[in-house]
Amino acid sequence: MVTLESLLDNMPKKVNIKMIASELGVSPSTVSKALKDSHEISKETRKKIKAFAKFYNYKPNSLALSLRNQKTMVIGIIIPDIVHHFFSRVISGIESIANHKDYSLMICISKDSYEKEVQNVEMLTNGSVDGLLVSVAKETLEKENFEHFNQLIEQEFPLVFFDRVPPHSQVDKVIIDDIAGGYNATKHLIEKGCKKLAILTTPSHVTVGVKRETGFLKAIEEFGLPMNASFDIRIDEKFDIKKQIKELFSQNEIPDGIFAVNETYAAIAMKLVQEKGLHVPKDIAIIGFTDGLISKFTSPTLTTIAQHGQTMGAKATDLLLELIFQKDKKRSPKTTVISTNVVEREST
Amino acid sequence: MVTLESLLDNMPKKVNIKMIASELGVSPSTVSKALKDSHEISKETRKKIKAFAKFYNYKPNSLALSLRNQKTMVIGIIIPDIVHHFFSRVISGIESIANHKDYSLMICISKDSYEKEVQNVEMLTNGSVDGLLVSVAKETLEKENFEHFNQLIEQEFPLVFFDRVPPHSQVDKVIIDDIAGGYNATKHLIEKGCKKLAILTTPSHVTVGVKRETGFLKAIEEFGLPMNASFDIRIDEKFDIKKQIKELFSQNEIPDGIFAVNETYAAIAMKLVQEKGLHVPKDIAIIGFTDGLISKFTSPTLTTIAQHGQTMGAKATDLLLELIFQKDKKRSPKTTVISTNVVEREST
DNA sequence: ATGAAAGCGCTAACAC
DNA sequence: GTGTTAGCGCTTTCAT
Repeated sequence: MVTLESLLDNMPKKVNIKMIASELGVSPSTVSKALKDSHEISKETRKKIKAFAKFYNYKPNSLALSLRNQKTMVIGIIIPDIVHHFFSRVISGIESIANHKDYSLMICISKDSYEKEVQNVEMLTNGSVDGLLVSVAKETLEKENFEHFNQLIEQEFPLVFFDRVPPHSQVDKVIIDDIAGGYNATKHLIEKGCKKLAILTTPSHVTVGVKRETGFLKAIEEFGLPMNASFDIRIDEKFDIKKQIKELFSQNEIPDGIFAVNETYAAIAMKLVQEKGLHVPKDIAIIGFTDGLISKFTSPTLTTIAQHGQTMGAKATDLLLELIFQKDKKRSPKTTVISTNVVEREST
Repeated sequence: MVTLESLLDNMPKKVNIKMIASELGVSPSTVSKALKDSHEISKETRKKIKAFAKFYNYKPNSLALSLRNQKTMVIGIIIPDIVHHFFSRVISGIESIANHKDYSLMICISKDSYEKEVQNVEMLTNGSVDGLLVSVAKETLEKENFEHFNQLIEQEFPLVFFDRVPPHSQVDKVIIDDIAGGYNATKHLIEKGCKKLAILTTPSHVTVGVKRETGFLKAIEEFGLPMNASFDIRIDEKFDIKKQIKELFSQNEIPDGIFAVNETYAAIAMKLVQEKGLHVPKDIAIIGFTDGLISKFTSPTLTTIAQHGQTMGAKATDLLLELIFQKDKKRSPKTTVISTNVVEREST
């Protein structure tokens, strides 16, 4: 009689159902059924097969399963960048939900390049994933070319955008309430007594920057404050950020409150204010938009608008799984809005 | 005659070779060959098939390809955490190399849990990836149970560890020269005139903490400085970090130089020193071990040991691809060491 | 120049 | 209770 141990040497690195079957003198289907505890198979055979499988550390090949079931249990993610606290929080949120539902993550990085994004989309939608979560590349937003996504939507491929989304509404997406965030940030500064407000924002093709500015302007107007055009700095990250922010302080009049649409701009502005010998928040108050780490460690610590990246990732995944689950059912695109809140620290 | 356009409506969402074949009245193998420009197929047929495929946006199913070729072109990654600047830099390094060689990334997060890590390993090695990059979970390091990895190594599954690696040497790995880093950090403090050095480190099961401390002690000894046992703080992140660091200043004698084995500890220590009314670096100099963002934005900015996470990711991937490429060849485990360097800022 | 058949690993409907 | 067969989408050897 052949003992399990005596076989060890003959077995190759990775066993599959066929090998188990031939080794045990049964058919592959018997093995397959036995391994899923099918009552079609006798208790004895089941026991024997399972023991054997366990001993040889059999694990079903997921590729074969995916192909057969037309389901990969993988979610694809395309993000502009991963070395970015906000995005890593989003991924963490995605992972927590996905993992809970036995989904794995396939992550691609577009580096904000249109071409890479197109490649990523093609790669991921060739059968490797069941659905796609995307934060659109800056270059794509600039070009306004969303053809690669439209194709997916036509094919009814499960697709959810988050944070940086295409401007048209007919897609599923999860966004931050950037307008309200900008508004609240500005209101906070005004309530702290600021009268001459400046904004550090992004070029106009970056949707989130524009929206935050919209909220900013809304608050300015509502509270009847003047808007100084030279206090509106649009930073182009292709050039030196510090230099661009510096222009704010090279004028006759300087602001007494600064709203930065992200954490980095806020932190740099703070350094510059201090270098000028001015005090934060006494001379100039600063508030940033962020989900980062820096804010807690600047001196003074930075008041910010919390973005809740983790929540965004979780909600986007919930939505995507819904799409995957009811793939055939007709439904209309859904937008989930994540609200923000002011986290008051020392800079205001 | 059937025009391409007239077919559009009848074609389902996603076309495959079989559909193209039947639609064009040829065999699947002809289509397959034509699409790869095989000279076996006549120029005309090739042209026709390619045009058709392009029109219907045919893309080969990667699952089927992987199954057939026994090659997924995917690299699996298991990391303890993603919301961590160092790890996201490592991933970025991995991605840059992987992408260049047409590999995709499947990322799992162990959350420093042994059980999750085991699950991740099982999931990823069931055929979904060609190789694995792993930074080991804290809990696994504590338990010292590496059975799940040993199995892979026995099966000669391509596997490379990075940063947090198993203590035994018989594995491929990429590590930071933590001892030298700790030594250089300490030497830097000493050169700046510090005489009473303290260290903020991790519990003893975290390898990197231990190694950095080894370097620290080596420098202390070499320069003939005294080591005060109460200046050796081992922080357990299960409890309040701030409180633990505070103990350093609640004694009769306080240090004049602090070496923190990571950025967060350094930044918190700096805040505490300042809260005590002391000056950094005049009263107490501080140096941190890191690859983070915080250092640039503290006041004063923080002198650190740069870890080069990106480089680590890139080197690990190079090594892994080597393993994948020469899978059968016998070779002995290789260790790559990434050197660090002091980035001097204002805190020392 | 084209097609049939087998097989990558697995499962499920359908024999027996 | 067990086995045969077909098929998920693709490629490749071997006919024709």
